[in-house]
Order: sequence, then structure tokens, then C-alpha cells
Amino acid sequence: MPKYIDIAGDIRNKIHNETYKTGSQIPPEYVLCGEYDCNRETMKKALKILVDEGLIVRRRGAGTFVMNHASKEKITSLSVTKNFPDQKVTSDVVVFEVIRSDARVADKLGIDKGTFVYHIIRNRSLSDTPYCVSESYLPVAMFPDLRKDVLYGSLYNYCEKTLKLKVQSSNISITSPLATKNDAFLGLNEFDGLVQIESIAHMNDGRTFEYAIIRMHPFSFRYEDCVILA
Amino acid sequence: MPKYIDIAGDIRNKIHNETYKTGSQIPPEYVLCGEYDCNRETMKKALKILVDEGLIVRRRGAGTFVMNHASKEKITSLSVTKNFPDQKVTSDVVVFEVIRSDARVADKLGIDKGTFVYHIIRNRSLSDTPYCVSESYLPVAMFPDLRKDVLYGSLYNYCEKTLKLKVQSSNISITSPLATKNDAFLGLNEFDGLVQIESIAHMNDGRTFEYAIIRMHPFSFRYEDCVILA
DNA sequence: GAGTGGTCTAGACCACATC
DNA sequence: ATGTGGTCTAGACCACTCT
Repeated sequence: MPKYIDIAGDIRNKIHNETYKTGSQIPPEYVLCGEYDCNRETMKKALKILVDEGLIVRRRGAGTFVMNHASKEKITSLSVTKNFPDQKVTSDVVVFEVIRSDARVADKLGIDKGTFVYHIIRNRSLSDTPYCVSESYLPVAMFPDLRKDVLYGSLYNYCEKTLKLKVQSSNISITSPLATKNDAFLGLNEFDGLVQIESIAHMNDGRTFEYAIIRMHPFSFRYEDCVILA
Repeated sequence: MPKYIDIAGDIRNKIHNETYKTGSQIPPEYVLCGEYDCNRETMKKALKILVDEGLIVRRRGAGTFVMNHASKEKITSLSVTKNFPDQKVTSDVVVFEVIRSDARVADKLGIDKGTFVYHIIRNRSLSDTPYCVSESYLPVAMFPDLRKDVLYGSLYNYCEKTLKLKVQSSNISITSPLATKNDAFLGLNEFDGLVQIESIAHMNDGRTFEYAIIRMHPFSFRYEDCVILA
């Protein structure tokens, strides 16, 4: 584990501990460098992490200060299975087919129109309570052996455990359209409001592996973010 | 302007230009250092920016690759006025009062319960179309001279232009609760779905200056993010 | 083994805030 | 004037990927 990650973790603890209190100034770089026996650039790297997390602000000439960090954690996963490790996740596979991609799907996945993709629709539940309807498109070329039984579990786990691929990042777009008859699984009537997350997910080698449209009951939805505006 | 920001900008352009195409590998650090006449650590700083933006991925031992960057921009402002510079923003000030903060508001603002805060409710329109209902709480101590006429315009502009304070970051939480009678301005009936953004906004000196609850018509809402999962 | 990115250091100089 | 953080460099060593 790199030293700067450890240092960031330790200082993060001190903030959560109130060793460094909200609004207060923390020691300057050169002091922290002494405490943690590291170079100034290493300390900068550590503190940069906390800045990105919105826990501290740094002002040239003034110092480093603890932000009001009343709020919660940042989202760390789009995987239903990982987000709710303590709950039973079940999936009903409504559609599992291979089709030629249309222009829209091809564009999202960054492939040529007409390339074969899996088209998958799953009704997913948490502890037997309907949670979301997810529609996914995945290039067949990247998952030559995808079988239906995988879909009852976690697609992300399958990528990471079985295929040894790493999920890197996802560009998401959240909107709130109206429900259709296809959303009845969520307990919604046509024209009720719902929350839709479109996700374009990438491997750590940069390839796009999934375009997904996830539709949720509005009451199941919550999204947290820290927006740096400066 | 720091060199690493310039370099990041130039490489970002090359990615948008397709000089560096989606999925392709870009030159290794030492080559880029030569091209831009900089040190390796400076180049790392530049590339880190693009990694954080989700434009590239870097893999030790393998190289640096351009991600599929089909998707849009990251949110850069919570200010309605700044987000829609070309549209006429109007605000109807429904409530403007000074009250003692209750426990919830005090907690969000990081102040003591009972401290005086402004309580402001505004119905805001874009080009005369209802856009959102915003309810804000601001510590009176931080805005001793806040007058109602400021509220017809942009509170964020007032902070930055008049008070010379810089808005640093905001912790937001997005949910989708039901409309109440108070949301009639948005054209919604009671029990219709809406989108609510709670925001806790901070100055660049770390002080929390606003707790806001913004309620929008679902059709007006879209939120984009790049979630790094690795 | 050769090439890539990741970490860390020591030191320099600068810009800004505060007093 | 002092102290703070911001930038940049030169160089070292390491860990990983690829073939």
C-alpha cells in the first residue's frame, strides 16, 4: 500500500474522530511531513485525496481547513449485489437474446451498427422486494460464453471473478421519465413517475462493455455526490 | 496558468479531435514529456486530470488508453443562473424571513441550534417556464446585509461578486419524493412524482453557507456523472 | 527482458494571505 | 516579513504487462 494512501486514511480518521474538528485548521505541510516522515510532495498527494473527497480545503497563503462533512459517503459501486451485500439479490431474466445493434446502442457502446450484442432485461429484487428493471446491451465479442444462468447473479462479479476483467468507471445519466406498462414489476402504473439511470460502463482497458438502462421505483432511489465547483 | 493544466487541455483537445482515437493507446510518458518539454511528474499531474475526468485510463506495465467518451459533460455549477446563461431566470420570493434554526437545519449548516438563519423560498422560472422551487437556509451571521432584492437574482453571484466569497463545493443528495400542495407552482398535483436535490454548499474557507432543498419537475431534471469504480 | 506506469525524495522557486 | 500552499524539476527505485 502506497504511503500517501495510508497517510490520507490516517488524516481522514482524525477528521472523523474530531481530532481535527470541522472548520479548524490542520497543521501545515511541513509539520505533517515531520509527523508522517515523508516528503512534501507525498503529503500533497495524500491531502489531494481528501480535497477530492470534499473533506478539506487548501488555500495558498492561508492553510488547510476541515470542511463541514456532515453528509454521507460517495457512491462506490453500481453493482446491486455489491451495494447491498447483506441482502438477497434475485433476478428474473425476462429477455435474453442476441440481436444486431441498432444505431443508438452501437453509438453508446462505441461499436459498429449491426454488430451482435446481448440484449438482456432483468427484473431484480432485494430480499424479494422489487428493486429495479435493468435492460443491458453487451457486445457478444467481449462475452463469447455468456450463459443465462450468470444473469441470475451479478454480471459485475462475473466480469471480475470469472473473466478477470476489471470494471473501471461508468458514465451515468439520471432522469425521471414516466412509467410504462413494462414497469409494472416495480408496482408502478402507467404514467407514474420513476427514476431512470443510463449507464455506460468501461473496463480498465478502456473498452465499453455495457450500456444499461436501469429503472427504479422513486422511493428506492437516492444518489449522493460531492460537486466541486471551484 | 500552470503548465500541467495547459498540457491536460491540449491532450483533452487531441482526444476530442480524434487525434487520439477512442480505444487507442497514447504515447508513453517519456515521449509526452519530450513533446511538451516537461518533467515526468508534471506530465503525471496533467494525465491525472484526464483520468479523473474519465477520458483516459492508465495501466502500469501496459500504457495509457483513451476511454469511450461518448457521454456528456460533468455538472459544473449548481447555480441556475450560471447553468442557463442564455435564458431569462426569474424568481418569485415566496418566503423571506429570519428564524431560529431547528435541530435539522443547524446540523446541516454545522451551527448551534437556535442560531438565526434566513429562511427563503423561491419559485424560479426559466424564460417564464416554472423550473424549480428552492428552499434555502443561510446563517444570518454570514450575510448580515442580505436584502430581499438580491433574491430576485442569483444568490451565488451575490456571494461571489458582492461579498467576494468563493463557492467551493456542495454535497448533494438526489431523491424522488412525492409532490405536495406546495409544489403546485411546478404544475404538479399532490402525490405526483418530483425530483428533489438537497444541497449543503461550502465556501472556499470551509464554512457552510447554505442548506438548500430544490424541488423540480421530473421532466426538467437530468444529472450526469462519471463514477470511478476501480 | 524491455517497456510501461507508480511511488518517493530533495530541493528550488513562486504566489498568495496574513500580520 | 513570514508562513502558507502551488508548481516544477531531476533522479531513483519499484511493480506490473506483454511477448
